[in-house]
Amino acid sequence: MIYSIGQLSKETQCKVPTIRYYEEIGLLDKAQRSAGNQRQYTSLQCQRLHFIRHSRALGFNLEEIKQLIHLQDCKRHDPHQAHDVAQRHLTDVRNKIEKLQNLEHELLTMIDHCHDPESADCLILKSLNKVKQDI
Amino acid sequence: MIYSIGQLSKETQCKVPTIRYYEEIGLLDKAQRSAGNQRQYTSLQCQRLHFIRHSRALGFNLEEIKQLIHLQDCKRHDPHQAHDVAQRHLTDVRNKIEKLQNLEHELLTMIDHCHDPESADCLILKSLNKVKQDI
DNA sequence: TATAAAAGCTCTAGTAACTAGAGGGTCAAG
DNA sequence: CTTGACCCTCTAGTTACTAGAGCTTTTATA
Repeated sequence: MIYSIGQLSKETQCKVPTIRYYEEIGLLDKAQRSAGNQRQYTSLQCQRLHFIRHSRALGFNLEEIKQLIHLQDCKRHDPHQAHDVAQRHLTDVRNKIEKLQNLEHELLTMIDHCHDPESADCLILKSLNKVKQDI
Repeated sequence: MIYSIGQLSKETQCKVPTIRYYEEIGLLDKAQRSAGNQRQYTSLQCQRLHFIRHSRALGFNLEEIKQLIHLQDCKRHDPHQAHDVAQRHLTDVRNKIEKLQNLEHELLTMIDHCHDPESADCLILKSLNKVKQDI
């Protein structure tokens, strides 16, 4: 099975310019070209793009995905290094969750403290004016 | 009290180039300049920068912060519009949390299913190869 | 087979929210 | 009056794409 870039795009739900972008940064191998210079993809490349999109959906960044692909291709590596990448990423995700839950809490407090529709000022602006730093 | 940009930076924990950037995009008013063309800030501007940093720490983006500042300055508005901005933002934050929790779950499953140090392949790469799309 | 629409090509520039560096000028202390 | 810390502007880089211009190729229909 040979895919044009548009067919690959449909198959993987990945936009055409994004596919070209992945090729440009070396995440996807350069595609074969037709006589008329149009890209042609194999099932293997399609599978790789699925891998990339799935990894992105899990929040891995492109650098991490490059590492994962390298681990996959290069048999010299300890097969469980991917484990470490995933573990680090899980830690990242958990930190983000924690941070967002704190935000949720603070926003909720802010909004709850200001539900009097009669008051002339919105306390939200007041509470945002309180000094606090942890960006 | 008059602050140089460096003093303001220390006071607000906001980096110097970031302060200049905020001025450039109109989030902070243009600062007064000394005879030698260096920026000078008042306590009021310092307070505003605190407001901005606090809002950023809560995850508001610069566009939302512009709105909040406008609501604060312009008395023609319903004082409770800030409420709406905050409420929308809370919803955003909650969606993000939910998405990240799903990721956490999937990553955890992946990592747990692959803890056999004897196996020649890492199942993580295998499970990333499974087709799935929801980026 | 002619033609027109759809899809492809490259290249440039834009997005958010900064950050870094070059190459200079200013200010305060000793 | 010199030195070092601080400030200035301007350009370009970061991440992960997205959009558009202007052109060529492919495909479907008449």
